[in-house]
Amino acid sequence: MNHTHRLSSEEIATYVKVMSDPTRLLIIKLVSKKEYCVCQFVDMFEMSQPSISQHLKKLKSFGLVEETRRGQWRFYSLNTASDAIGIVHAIMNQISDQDERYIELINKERPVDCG
Amino acid sequence: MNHTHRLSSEEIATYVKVMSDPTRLLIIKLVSKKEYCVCQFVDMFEMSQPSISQHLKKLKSFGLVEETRRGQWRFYSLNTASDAIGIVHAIMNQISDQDERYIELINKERPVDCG
DNA sequence: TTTATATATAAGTAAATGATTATATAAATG
DNA sequence: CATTTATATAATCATTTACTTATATATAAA
Repeated sequence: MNHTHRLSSEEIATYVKVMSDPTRLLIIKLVSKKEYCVCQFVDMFEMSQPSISQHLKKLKSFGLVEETRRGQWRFYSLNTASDAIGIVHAIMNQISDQDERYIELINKERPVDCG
Repeated sequence: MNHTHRLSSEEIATYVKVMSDPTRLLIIKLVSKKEYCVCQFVDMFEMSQPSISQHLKKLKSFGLVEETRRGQWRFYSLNTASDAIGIVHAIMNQISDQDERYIELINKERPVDCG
């Protein structure tokens, strides 16, 4: 049982749009491997904290990522139960683990205690 | 030889964005089966001719579709030689041939001589 | 309980998007 | 050549997007 219902083309367009931003696309690639907290994304993407938060909010509101709070941090991970998991994987499969930008991000990864 | 080079995540985001509009998404689905002229799209989507033309222009400018002129018509088809053909297929595979909206479009298809 | 840290939210803004209407172009037809 | 038909392009506009700065909230630490 792969899925309960296929998404409509309209729904697919919506999810594709959510993933059409380069930052969100790479956030999804990252969380598909492991969880990250907001401050780690801020470090890796070298973007403002509100900007990262807003991208995460969008991803979460469309059900693509999950949030778990631990201490003062909020960790984000891929929602593998999402209706959109099929498209997510279809698109993620297009991004190589050797992608230059992705490698750059990984190299900038710092421990959770961002201080 | 599947492809000469993998696309960067930035390029993938760009192509994903081009396909993130519901009209363009279905145009690609349609041309992946056979060629259509502009007036057929106008009929099927019940959209204005300039709007359709602009969507086609965008798809063509990103190399996703090809244009061939025959008589007074311009036919559009999938550019199977596109760098983006991998993502295109990955996303198209998510859209069922039984998709409601897609079937609707097919049912509204009229012969090329639109007059 | 004050202060620092992590994150979210609000408000504002410039740029991009997708439509519309009007007009231009180019081929076919009379 | 004048007219029709098919399509493209230009100009305009409302909406959405992704950022910024400023502020709020919530947890942890001192």
